[in-house]
Order: sequence, then structure tokens, then C-alpha cells
Amino acid sequence: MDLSNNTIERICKIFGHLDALEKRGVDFVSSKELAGEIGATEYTIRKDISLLGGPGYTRKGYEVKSFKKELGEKFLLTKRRKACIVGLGRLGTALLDYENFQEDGFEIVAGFDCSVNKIERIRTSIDVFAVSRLEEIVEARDIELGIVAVPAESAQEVVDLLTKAGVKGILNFSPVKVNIPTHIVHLDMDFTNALRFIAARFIMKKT
Amino acid sequence: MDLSNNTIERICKIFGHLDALEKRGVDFVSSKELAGEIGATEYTIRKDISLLGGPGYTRKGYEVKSFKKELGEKFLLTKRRKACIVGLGRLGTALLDYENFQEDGFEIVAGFDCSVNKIERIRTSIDVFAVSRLEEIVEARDIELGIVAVPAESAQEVVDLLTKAGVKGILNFSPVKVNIPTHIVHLDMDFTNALRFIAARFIMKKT
DNA sequence: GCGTGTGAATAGTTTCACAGCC
DNA sequence: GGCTGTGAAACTATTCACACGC
Repeated sequence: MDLSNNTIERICKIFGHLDALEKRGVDFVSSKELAGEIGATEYTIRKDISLLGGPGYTRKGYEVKSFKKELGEKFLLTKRRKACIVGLGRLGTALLDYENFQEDGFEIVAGFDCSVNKIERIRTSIDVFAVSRLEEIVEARDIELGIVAVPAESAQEVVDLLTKAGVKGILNFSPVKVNIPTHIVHLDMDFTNALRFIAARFIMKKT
Repeated sequence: MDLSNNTIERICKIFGHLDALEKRGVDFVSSKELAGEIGATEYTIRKDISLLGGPGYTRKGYEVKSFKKELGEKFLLTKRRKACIVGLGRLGTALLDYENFQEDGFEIVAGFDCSVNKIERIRTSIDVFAVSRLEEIVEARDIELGIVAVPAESAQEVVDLLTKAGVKGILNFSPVKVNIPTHIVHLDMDFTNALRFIAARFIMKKT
């Protein structure tokens, strides 16, 4: 299958929203409702779904439970995925305890920091280690995702370590562009750029 | 002017990179180099720049200093913009101290939380207040940006407060879709969705 | 020669329109 | 009647090709 990033992003949002609907006990949802909820049009939603080979007809919309299950299976979103966090500064420790990860199928199974002092001070239920043990632990615990929360100057180094250790995906919170081999899926979350983007749109408004 | 979001996003990244180059004392940069650095093609970069009314000819690329200045002025990225953070849990306090904001032209001038206990405990150089004073402080301090770092269940409420207080942009870290009036520029940073996106691309790989 | 600026061509995405099913 | 699934149309974005300035 070969879906565009936009489509994948929308599918992820749909999945999250189906999850919420399921918890609220809703049985059916229409493309229109989904569209409103995730900020897209009903056409786009239906097209996205049709690319996956849409479920089946009903006159009430999609059946929440089975649709969610289908998406989960197709994208393996149901599989619990193990992740680690590198860099246990304020942001890193905040992420360590971010409950939503655990709820939504991701499991933070290790934290790393280069400061041994910090490692000893941290109080959390998640195991923390020195960065020097990263490769060993990632392999031993089958970690697929690396979350990078170190300062700009060590970001590249950490990414290289994670790459060497064999993670499949990297979520980068450091505010620099790092070189990541193309076989590793990655996404940058740069807060400053996010604010800049908002500020720039103050001026260049386009819907 | 009427630029697409993609273009604006790239311009923001270019701006950030020019800033880094300037600090490193680099004088010129070509579209090709910029492209590599922000993950785009040289064509796209040149097209983006031409939409702004490109600078001038040289055989060495763009002149870092003047180009950065030009972008800053056109997008008002140079103006220091005031922001506040609502929700002083782990993420919120991490953001309070996120040094990069201060460096890059954004100034966090207030923090808000509904727990008075928490407000008293927090040790930071930034003023913190009860959420009940949000409207008053936002107006008094001319705050343009609201950063939402509260749990899902209070996100909508906080967004409504910020809207009423008159902020122009919202950066939403809560993991739910909130309704935000269209005249307010906003951006969602949903960590779980980010991880899902990465996980989904493990399967649906499309460059 | 090197690297930009930009119209034209290509590729990709979204919207529409409508047939089909419950 | 209501809502989906999907080919075709409209739109948007990216890439290319090449003229131009230094």
C-alpha cells in the first residue's frame, strides 16, 4: 500500500477519535462527523477510507468498533510498541510520565541520560540508564521507537546511537535538523518552529 | 500575500536555519544547501523564496544576514511575541523553562494553573497565576499566544478562556481536538498521534 | 561557470457528482 | 432518505528547464 503522509496523518487522527467514541459508547459515526472532528472534509475522509478498501455499507455511517479494529490491524496500531526516551531534562521526564502514551498503545520501557547524577535522582517507575548502555538495553528490550529530548548539541550523537542500536522510528524533540538514515521513520517536533508557524500565519493568512 | 501552509512551514525552518548559520558566521548559503538542511528540494526552496519576491542575484547563493532580516521583517518573526502557558503539570513547567523560546523571539510572560497549591510550589522566574486571572493578565500583558498544556478534559474550557481573553494564536499540546474559532491561528501537537504516525509509516512506507 | 528566478510541465491531493446499497 | 464508494474534474504543489545576472 502506498498512502500519502496526509492520508496517514488523518487515519491516525481518525483512529484516535474512534477510540474516544468507543469509550463513550457510540456505535456509528458518519464521514461527516469524523470530518468535523479531525478538521477535514467528508470527501477527503471517504476517499482516505476507500484507499484502504472501505468497510461495508450502512445507512448510519461506519460501525465504530469494527472500523477501529480494522484500522488497528491494517496499521498495526493495536500492537503495543516499545519506546525509550533519551534525555531526561524537564521535557524528557515530563514525557516519561505522559500517561497518554501508555493508554494509547505505546510503552515507555526505558529512559536514558548522560548525567549519572540525574539518573540517581529521578523518581519514576520507569527504568533509567546511562546513555552508554543505550545499545545494549534497546536490543535487550526490543525497543522500536526512540524519543529524543536532549539539547541541540547532542541530538545528532543520540540519533546516531539510536540508529546503531536498531530502532525503527525516531521522534525528535530537539530543535535542530538531524541526519537520520532514510530507512528509519522519523518526525520532528520543534516547538519554536511551531510558534513561528503560528506567528507567521498571523500575517500570511490563508484560511 | 497568500502562501500555502507548506510554504510557510518551510520558510519558518529556513528562518531558523539562517539564524544558526548566522551564529556560525556563515555569509552565504545556496538553495541546495538550505534544501538539504530542511528536507526539501532546491526547486521548492527557490519557488518559495520567489513567491516572497526573491532577494537579488549573486553567484554564491543567498546572503545569510540580509535574507534572514528580510524574512524576519516580512513575517514579523523578529518582533518579540508574548506567550503564556496554561497548565503547569510536568509538560507545562518543562515548557516554562524551555530556553529556546526565549532565544528565538518568544517570551513566556505568564503561567496559569487551576491548582493554587501548585502555583505556590512552583519555582521559576516566570510569574504564575490562577486560571481565574487569565483574562485579566492576558490583557494587561498584551499576550498574543496561548500554549495549552492541560489534560484533555479541561482543554476546551481553557481554549474558550484564551479566546475570550483575545489571544491571536494557540498551540495546543492536549491530546484532543478542540474547537477554536477560525480567526485564531492554531496548531495541535499531539504526541500520541506523532508516535502513531511513525508507527503507521512502518507499514505504509511511502518515502 | 555557478546559482538564482520563474513560466511551463508534471505530479499529487482534494472536491465533486453521482451511482449503489441499506 | 441517508450515507457510502469511487471515477472524473478541479485545484494545488512540486519539479523541471532554461534564461539571466554575477
